[in-house]
Amino acid sequence: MIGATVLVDGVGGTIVETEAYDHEDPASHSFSGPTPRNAVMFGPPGRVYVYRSYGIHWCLNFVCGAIGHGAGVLIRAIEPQAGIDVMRARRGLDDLRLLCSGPGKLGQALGITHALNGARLDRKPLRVLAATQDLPVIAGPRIGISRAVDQPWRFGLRGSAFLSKPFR
DNA sequence: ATTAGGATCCTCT
DNA sequence: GAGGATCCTAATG
Repeated sequence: MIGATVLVDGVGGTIVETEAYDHEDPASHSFSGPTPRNAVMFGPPGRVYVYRSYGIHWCLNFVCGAIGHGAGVLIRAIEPQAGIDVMRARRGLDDLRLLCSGPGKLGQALGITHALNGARLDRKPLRVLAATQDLPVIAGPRIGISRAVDQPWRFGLRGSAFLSKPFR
């Protein structure tokens, strides 16, 4: 997914940072089985799972794997490319590097809300374009979790200036 | 560079 | 009733 492009109503850019979550993963929302909140994670892949973080932010995930598996990928950062003026207005910021450099920021910049939960990636208002070239990907420990800290399931585009935090 | 605190609310114990 | 897959600001080394 690193290098792919995500757009919501034509606003978005290239994915430069993600984190993977699986149902056998204590850090995952799907770990304890289906609930009303995480139901979308156990549905068909290719849809989005949106959750509220710390009561404030909306975070965007792509549902992955077979139906019933309960896996997903959190989109943590994108490099802004389309609709930059819209994103600046939503964020109240000019600095390109700060527009989408974190899951909550990206949610705000793309106008993500719970209304998008369960939406298909191949239908309006969403659009996903595959990466057009092979890119250098690095992995490391996930951020902001307290369990399964050793699992190196955070992925990023090496050298990108738009990450939420540098890799090391 | 690192730390601490506050905003804010839904889910699951 | 606790605690998050977060972000921002302010205050410190």
